[in-house]
Amino acid sequence: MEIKDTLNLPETDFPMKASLTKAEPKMLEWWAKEKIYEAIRESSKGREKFVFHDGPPYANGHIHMGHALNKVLKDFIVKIMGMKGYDAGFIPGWDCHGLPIEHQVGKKLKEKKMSLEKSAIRKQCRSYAQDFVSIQRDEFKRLGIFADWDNPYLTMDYSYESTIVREFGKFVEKGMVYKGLKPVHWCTSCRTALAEAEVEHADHTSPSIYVKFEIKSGIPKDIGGDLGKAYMVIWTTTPWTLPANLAISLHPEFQYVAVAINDEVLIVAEERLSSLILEWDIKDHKILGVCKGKEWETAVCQHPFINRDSKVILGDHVTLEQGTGCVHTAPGHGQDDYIVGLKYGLEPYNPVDDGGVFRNDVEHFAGMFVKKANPEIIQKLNQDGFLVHKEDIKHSYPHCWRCHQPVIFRATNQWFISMEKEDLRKNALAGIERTKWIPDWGMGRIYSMIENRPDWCVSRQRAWGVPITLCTCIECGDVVETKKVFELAVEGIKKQGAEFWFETPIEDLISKGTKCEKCGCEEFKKENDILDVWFDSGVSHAAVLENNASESWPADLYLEGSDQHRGWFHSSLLESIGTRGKEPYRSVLTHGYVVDGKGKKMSKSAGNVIAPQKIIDQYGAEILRLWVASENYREDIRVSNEILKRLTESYRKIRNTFRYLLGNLHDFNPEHDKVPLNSLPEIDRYILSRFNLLREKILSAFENYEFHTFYHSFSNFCVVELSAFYLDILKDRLYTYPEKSQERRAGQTTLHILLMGMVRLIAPVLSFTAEEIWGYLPKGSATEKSVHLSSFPAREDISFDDKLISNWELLVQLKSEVSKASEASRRDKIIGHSLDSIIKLELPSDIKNIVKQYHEELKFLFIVSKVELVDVLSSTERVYVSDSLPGVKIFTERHLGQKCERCWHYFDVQSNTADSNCCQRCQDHLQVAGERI
RNA sequence: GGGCCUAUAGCUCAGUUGGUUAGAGCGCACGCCUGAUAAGCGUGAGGUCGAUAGUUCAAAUCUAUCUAGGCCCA
Repeated sequence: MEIKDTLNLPETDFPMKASLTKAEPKMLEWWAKEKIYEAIRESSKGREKFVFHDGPPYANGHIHMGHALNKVLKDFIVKIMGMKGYDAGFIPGWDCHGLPIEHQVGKKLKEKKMSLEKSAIRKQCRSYAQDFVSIQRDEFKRLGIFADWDNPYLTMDYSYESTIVREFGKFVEKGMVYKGLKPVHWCTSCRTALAEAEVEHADHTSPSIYVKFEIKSGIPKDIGGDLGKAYMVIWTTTPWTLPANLAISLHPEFQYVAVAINDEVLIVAEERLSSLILEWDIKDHKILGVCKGKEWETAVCQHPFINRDSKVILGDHVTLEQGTGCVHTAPGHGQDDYIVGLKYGLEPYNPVDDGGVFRNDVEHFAGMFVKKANPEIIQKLNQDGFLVHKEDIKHSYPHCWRCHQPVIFRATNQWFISMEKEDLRKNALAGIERTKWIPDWGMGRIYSMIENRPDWCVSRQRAWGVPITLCTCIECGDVVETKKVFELAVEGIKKQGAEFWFETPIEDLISKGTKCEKCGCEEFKKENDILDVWFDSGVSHAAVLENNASESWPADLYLEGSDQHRGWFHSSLLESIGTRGKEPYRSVLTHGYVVDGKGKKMSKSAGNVIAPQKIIDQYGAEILRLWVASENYREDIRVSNEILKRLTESYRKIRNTFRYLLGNLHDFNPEHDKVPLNSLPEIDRYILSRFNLLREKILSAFENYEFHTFYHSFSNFCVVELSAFYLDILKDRLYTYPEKSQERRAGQTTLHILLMGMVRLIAPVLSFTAEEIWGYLPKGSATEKSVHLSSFPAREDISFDDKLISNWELLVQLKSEVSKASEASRRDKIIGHSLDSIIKLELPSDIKNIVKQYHEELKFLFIVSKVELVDVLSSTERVYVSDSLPGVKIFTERHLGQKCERCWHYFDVQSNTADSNCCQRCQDHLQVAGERI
């Protein structure tokens, strides 16, 4: 028999190597087979609810790191709340309607040179979305996220579509919906509105002209003297929009000069003057005066070829990069113009029809196609003397994705939800103030968005979506029988989906003999537009929280990326305030964006994209989860191979710590072998007091959703408190004391408490590993079959008062000083292993008074063979003088006795009575164990 | 161009109401051990706290400007 065989060394089948990429799929199968998510839901029935509401990702494409980050964070929180004792479910959702999918389907059809009826397109879109729901669901499951994957909510479910219509009906009923004009991208050859995503930018040559508008009145006094006849000069590259000019915008803070050129007085921004003079090739000019843009606010100009005023207005959209600083403003033909027009009550006047032709009432250019009108307009301006300068410029201009023709911007009829009716804006702002925003700057961000946003344009001229179920008079456009129509639509769509609306003839929707209340007309048409997809997802609180018995309204938490302040948080808030007068969430948590190792955003073109699948394949989902936990997600978070490599190393350390705990508990049965806590040695109770602190820190980090605090404190605990301190010291007791001795059982009791506590603390984050560990627990440790069915550990009630804590903090510090002192001897080859040494300590009296109580334990604490407390160290060169503990001096020398071949401590040869290579302690232990060498 | 946010060792993070020499873990270097072994232990080196200017007896911390980056708009 070897002496080694008399030791109680660790034994475990728990593998050191995780092989995550292989082990995780098996674990997923086991979770599915055992229905663990369902079991958690079942066991938490009747408890207080924590309502988390999942925001729906778009069902298009594979998941990227942003999705992974988002869903993993949600998984952490749902698991944490469950283990804290709440009834916390996770109903995942997908956003299914909308342009990107319709766009993809359109592309496919185009490749096959097919064009289909709208209903057939919708069918294809539905199947396309369904495919990606399945794909993304599998990808999310692979990350170890526990959710009701078999019963998600899809915005294209018939019942969901019906909810959308019902909710929109509430806005209509309250009179909050109106029809208005708004400029949109418009393709004159396809005769359709285009969404931003359908617009491609390409080079285009346009005329660049400067036009003067005679100032009729309102020249500010500040500009100095009587200017006489003066003109404001505008610049445009779209002369055809001049017939729709209603105003000239100036920046309130810019300086504008009145300048005399060729006997004329022109008004331009001061900062633009020098470059304009070059461009116009002006020889002489004289500045007559200068004043700020805001002085001009009441001025009025005369349109150069139409008998109409053009008001001078102020706007922040005016820039000094190009033009004159006096901006031609046609609210029917431009986004900025439209917004500034709203402020000044200008109508979005659009004199151009669907085919891009000027309507009949347009002076001089009626019936002319806009592009053809460009040279005509320029010629007229020139003739009449209003053209200051003209040249051609090449610039990037929007083109139609389908026919590649240049598009125009044109005001068309759209449906809006008013921000002022029923005080929607005011109430939404109040709702924002009632909500807890994490981080708190989120409140300011969404507040200013709601405060400044225009009315909500909810209509889209597309196929794949939920119809605006209104019928309107063909004469005056007024809506008819809205209540009845909505009731029919809600019921019909619940059974047949949105297709119901498109298939049902109007006669079946409107009562016979109905007359328009406004104009008496008897002919009506069905609205063909669909709803903005933000309205779809904005009703999810109603569709999911109110329609599921397991949930309740409102949600405790929404959690999405910071872009959703404008997106889902925003639309959900307006929808809920508009229909219920109350916000749909109690708190809103946001995370940043995933960027690369240098902090740059990931993009295909930059070639810095890291896909979740790659991380899973290379490292495992567990490493991805640990990555999510390790970073402070409230800011942008970085991912790189270096970061993942570091995490893998950190994971290994955590895993090995657990492996060591398990290995030393192989012969421990908690039901029989546990030592009462108050009988544990001080060091055991000390480490448990440290664990209590860790537990509190982690639970409060979880409470505040601060997972990186969990990661750092847990990892530090494993490294510093356990591996380098407690476990290193405990080895001697675990290995060399008799198997069933009180001393060894005390150590095992401590390890068991640590194991059970630690495995449950990591379960929400390291879900795979915690479950794996759970399968290796000593018999009798737990009753739950899955760690995820257990709850967080309770605080250990150990008697360890402040005095003991400070004693042990001193001992820990002293140990660290001893290590430093030993290092010098090690470098001088006096010792190798710390057990080779004798430590002599000279201590100041206050420290000595404490330390001497522990004299017998010190050699085990320092892992040396002997510790002597001396009054004065004789002055030797190698005495170490402590910095951090003033007055402490340490001397290390080699123990010249015999090394016990069992416990490796050195002992004085004279003291060894028996004929053995073992120390007396080991001989005693062997005797107890009934073993002899 | 505007709104919001961020910047502390190679990496991930601490750093209280401004107050000693800015900390931790990992990584790295060097060494020890071979009874946690594709493990374990020890020691050490690493920072102009993004830059500049200011307030103050004192600034990583407060103010301004700038630079780099992110989100949302235009």
